[in-house]
Amino acid sequence: MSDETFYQQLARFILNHRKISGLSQLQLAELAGVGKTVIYDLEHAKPSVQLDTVVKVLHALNIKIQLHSPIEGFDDV
Amino acid sequence: MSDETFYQQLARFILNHRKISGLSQLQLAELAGVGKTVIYDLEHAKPSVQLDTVVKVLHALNIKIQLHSPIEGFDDV
DNA sequence: CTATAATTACTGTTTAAGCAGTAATTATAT
DNA sequence: ATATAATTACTGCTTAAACAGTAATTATAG
Repeated sequence: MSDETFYQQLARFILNHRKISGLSQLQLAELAGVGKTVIYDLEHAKPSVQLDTVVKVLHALNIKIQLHSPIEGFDDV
Repeated sequence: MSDETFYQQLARFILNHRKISGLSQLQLAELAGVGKTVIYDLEHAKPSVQLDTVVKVLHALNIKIQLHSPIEGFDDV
């Protein structure tokens, strides 16, 4: 059980997958079509990054986002 | 199978859960600690909303976000 | 070791997101 | 039906995020 924030989890996730993919921050930025500063910001757990930017970066790394409803059987609705 | 964007899915998700919770846009905004305009924007699939704002709103509705790695067994690392 | 290349970290400027205020719409009551 | 309340939709202003450029750091080579 961890007390790290979602942003810290996201930061680690992106950093790890970027490294595994053998990409530099700049390469990932270009691949995702965003500025390189944002990659740095994301990997440093900056909370105030725009959703579409995050989505682009995650898409470039082939990471999927999923929402989980508190209501039974609502996730796919 | 759906061709709706992630933003449209998110929009529906938030709208549905807000309605089920019996909250107005304003009430949800206050509960989440964000401006009411953002609730409107989110429910209209605006992509350029800040991540922390989305996270606050989802948290207020008790919706969980999960990341899925393309690499086996990497999700919890 | 020093030099060079590559990558990451930082900064100032421009642009657009978030907010409060207001208008429009919808619901509820009488 | 009209009036009132409640909710949603829209707008302009202020502030901060995204970007390009630059500095600092780290890696690689000779």
